[in-house]
Amino acid sequence: MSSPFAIADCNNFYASCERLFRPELKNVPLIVLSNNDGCVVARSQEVKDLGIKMGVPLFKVQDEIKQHGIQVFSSNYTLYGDISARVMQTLEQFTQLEIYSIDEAFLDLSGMSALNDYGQKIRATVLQHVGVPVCVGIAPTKTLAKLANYASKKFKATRGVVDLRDPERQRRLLGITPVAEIWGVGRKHTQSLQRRGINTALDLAQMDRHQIRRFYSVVLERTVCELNGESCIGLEESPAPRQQIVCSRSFGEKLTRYADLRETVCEFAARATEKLRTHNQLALVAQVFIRTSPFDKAGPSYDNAATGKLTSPSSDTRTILELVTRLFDMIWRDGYRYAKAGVMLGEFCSPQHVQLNLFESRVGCAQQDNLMQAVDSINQNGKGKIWFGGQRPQKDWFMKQANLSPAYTTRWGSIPKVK
DNA sequence: TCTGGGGTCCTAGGACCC
DNA sequence: TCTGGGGTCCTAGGACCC
Repeated sequence: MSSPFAIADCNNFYASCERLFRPELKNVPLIVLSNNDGCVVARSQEVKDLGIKMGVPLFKVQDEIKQHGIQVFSSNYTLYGDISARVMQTLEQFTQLEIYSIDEAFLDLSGMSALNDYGQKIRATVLQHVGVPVCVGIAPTKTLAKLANYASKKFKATRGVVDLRDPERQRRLLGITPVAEIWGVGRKHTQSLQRRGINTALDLAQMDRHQIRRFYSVVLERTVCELNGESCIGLEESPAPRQQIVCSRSFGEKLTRYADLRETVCEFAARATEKLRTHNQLALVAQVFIRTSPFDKAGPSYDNAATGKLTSPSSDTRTILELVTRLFDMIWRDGYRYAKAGVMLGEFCSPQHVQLNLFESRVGCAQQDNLMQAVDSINQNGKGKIWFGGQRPQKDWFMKQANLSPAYTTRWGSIPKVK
């Protein structure tokens, strides 16, 4: 059996952070808002129990807020980042860690025993050192670990830890879990799966993987494998370098004047460039976008973006600002009420995107592991095509890695679209 | 009146070359 | 002028995550 993973996930993270310094708010319903206080991005358990959904605009829940005395906070990302670092430092003392998001981390539990007790120990330690409650899910794959974590939060009797290594237990839990709860199954896939009569996670796990590949993608296929206990997504101990840095905002008040919007875009560019330097990276391309609100039915709508390349990779504010303002001027149109704008910097290093097409099947590959699988498929079929988005050096690198001769890049027919 | 921000990966298909 | 295979490069956009 493959070595088990755990995922430790903080409960209602932003809400728990706010409570750390306001202990009197324990058991008081509490929400945290996005920038500009536009919508709800975090909810305490009491608020979740009231049925208030993640991401709803504030104005839609004003009545509930009054009625139930919900405490409302603007978000404080500096604080959350700080608390997150402390949680991660505490988890690091246990075992190899992959920090997955601000409030969750995967842990490598290979060689450990008494995993339920171990999970309880993780919980108790984080609570004691940082004061934030976490729940722990344990399973042979990351996707099942996420499912175990879901169960540990949903069912109080688990006391915040679920060990899902037993296949029979996996089956039972899969059978009572809606397919939408599975990591990697979003809104669109849920709708589509339900139309096929796939309602529970178990239904999905029992689907034929080739069908999944045909109707959906390699990504969902991987999810199905993981639900069946076959580990496809490994622990990534060192974080991969960023591929893009984005700075964007919706405006509380709409902008209509050239000078105002231009200044805002320049601020974004400067901030993005700062981030670039913090990460020790150089950007080669920049993109600027501006748009009116899709909810604003009154005025005319406008949505445009422009992308441009620097002559050489750079993290110099003036150089990037010069490009960004030029791009902005290309897309600026007078007469609209702009609601959002942003700047994206990218292509820091050789692009990692590689796509492989095979006769009668397609495999999209972004990771080296899958690439090797793809190479095997090519070798078996004796034909295929590897398509490289991005630049030359990436291709040369891969050909060398995979020990492939250039002959393998011969294209084989076109691939019919499967409906 | 008021609708987040920051990411990743995969796929289709157009433009262009011979 | 049209059709067609074979190939490269790039971009838009859709799906997902927190």
